Amino acid sequence: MSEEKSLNFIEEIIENDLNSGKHDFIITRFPPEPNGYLHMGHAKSICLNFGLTQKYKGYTNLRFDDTNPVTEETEYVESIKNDIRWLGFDWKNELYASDYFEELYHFAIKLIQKGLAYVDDSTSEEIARQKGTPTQPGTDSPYRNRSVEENLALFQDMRAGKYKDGEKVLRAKVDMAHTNMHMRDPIIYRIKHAHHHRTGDAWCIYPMYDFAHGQSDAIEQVTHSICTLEFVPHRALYDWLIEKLEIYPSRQYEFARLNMTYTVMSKRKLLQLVNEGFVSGWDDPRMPTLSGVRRRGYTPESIRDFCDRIGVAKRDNLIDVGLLEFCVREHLNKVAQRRMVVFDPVKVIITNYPEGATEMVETENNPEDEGAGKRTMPFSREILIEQEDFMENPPKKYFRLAPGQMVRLKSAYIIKCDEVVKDASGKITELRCSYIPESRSGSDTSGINVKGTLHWVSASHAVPVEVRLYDRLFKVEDVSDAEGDFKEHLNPDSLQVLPAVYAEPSLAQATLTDRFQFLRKGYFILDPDTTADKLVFNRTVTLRDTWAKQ
RNA sequence: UGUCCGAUGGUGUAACGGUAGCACAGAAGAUUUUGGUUCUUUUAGUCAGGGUUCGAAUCCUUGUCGGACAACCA
Repeated sequence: MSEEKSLNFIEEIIENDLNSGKHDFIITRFPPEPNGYLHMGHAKSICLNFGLTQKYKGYTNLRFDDTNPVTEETEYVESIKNDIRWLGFDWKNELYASDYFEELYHFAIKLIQKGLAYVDDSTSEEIARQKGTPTQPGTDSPYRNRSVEENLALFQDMRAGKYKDGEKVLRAKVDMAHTNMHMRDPIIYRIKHAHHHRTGDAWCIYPMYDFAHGQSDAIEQVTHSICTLEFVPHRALYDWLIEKLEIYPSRQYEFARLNMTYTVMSKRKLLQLVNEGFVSGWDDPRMPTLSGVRRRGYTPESIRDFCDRIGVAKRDNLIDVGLLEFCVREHLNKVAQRRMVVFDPVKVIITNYPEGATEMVETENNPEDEGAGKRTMPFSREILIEQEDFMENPPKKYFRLAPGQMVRLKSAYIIKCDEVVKDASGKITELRCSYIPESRSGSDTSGINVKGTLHWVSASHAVPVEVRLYDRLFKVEDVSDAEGDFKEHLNPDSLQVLPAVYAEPSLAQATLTDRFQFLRKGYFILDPDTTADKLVFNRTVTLRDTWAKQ
């Protein structure tokens, strides 16, 4: 069955290029700067770039845009590679803009020789002033008309380390009156006496983004250089440099970056959350970083599905985080092992069940997956159920436990509530119930039908575990649109820790890679904070709940 | 005030001059030993005006609204 999916605008461009014979195959690249951790926005770009070359003949390079030595570190390189692999993609070549420093230097020489670049002694303030404003043309630098020979000598001296940081820059000679600010003689090289994470102290001049990115694309013969919308104004310069340098004509295409409700997606803001202690780190499960969502329990499959569903276009968007959660649930529903865990217990005494007896009841690990098999769990006279599963004065459509009302304990027996025991303050201390012996799950001859089925654990067999429940990081849907500092909109209740809840015994064997659904509670994954004597579970996402809404 | 990009249900995204479709969210119902899953059904949309055309979401034009652009960041 070929259910043809419509193409996004980039796929259309590629199909046209392939059909017209412009290209026989395509090359894309994912170009992170190694100065931070990857987030969901990067996931969109990764899925796009790698997805394209899986769909069409070609390959994708991983290229680190490491042209600014003061912000970049090897630590980030490793985490970025790890995140991409985790997402399920593999690159053809691992490349670095810094590999091209020598070649880039010669591109600059060529530009100088063509009279299209000059060394400028102006200060950064002077250069900013020369740029003019979007509505007013700029003015020429007094150094704009230096001779080719002088520029060549000066630029060589820059490389040789004869000048201090900021003393001189190399500028492309384009047009100081251009309506596009980026064309007003952009700086293409600056002096930075700094240690580079890969080239060490070999260089003290470093190319700017605009003189590295397109050139690296050209060197790698990238056919489709895909980036986000904020680079649209750079494209004119990208093309100008390719033309003047007479290098491989890579083409840049821009798409709208991902924004999601109730979170922020900019490296700057995420950094603030980490540095100012609003979250525990880059991998805090509330963070939209890949390390965060991984720890939260989101699966790579669900993230890829999400990226597929949100599409690729050029209009600004704000994606409902609910869509991501839908994708996560959809995948986890198929793979998560079911377990029973009681968060906020009330004791149930089954008065007609023999004291001291224990029997094992069998229950399926995953009703969605026959192959997941079954397990057993102990049933006894004293059971724990959720407090919220009992109501003394229930509303009409409440079909959990209530005085005189019957429910099934999942995979065990039907019980009936006979008596509510309270302490002096009126707090319910236990529920005295009777069970129907013929209603045993799997061999029920009672003929009784109940509406409600509850999860439960045997009080004496339950193991204590910690669960961490997460809610949206921010209180407002559109954080970037909200008044004031974005941190004022942080949700104070985004993390709720329950230090000791009651888990069925089999959960003691949980490992970091297991995915669980705690019945009626949501999907959970073990957190790395787990120790030998304390299991810690993160709630990945709740189950859909059509009852709670009423 | 300039240049550029954009505008389709609540949110995303299709329709490439010829029936405005899909997903999420919402609503109703069926099934269910998870108020989960699954399955039905359903609500809701072309920014505004003018023009071209037999026919416009699509082309032209004017306007409105949103976004980007003045780092020795990427």
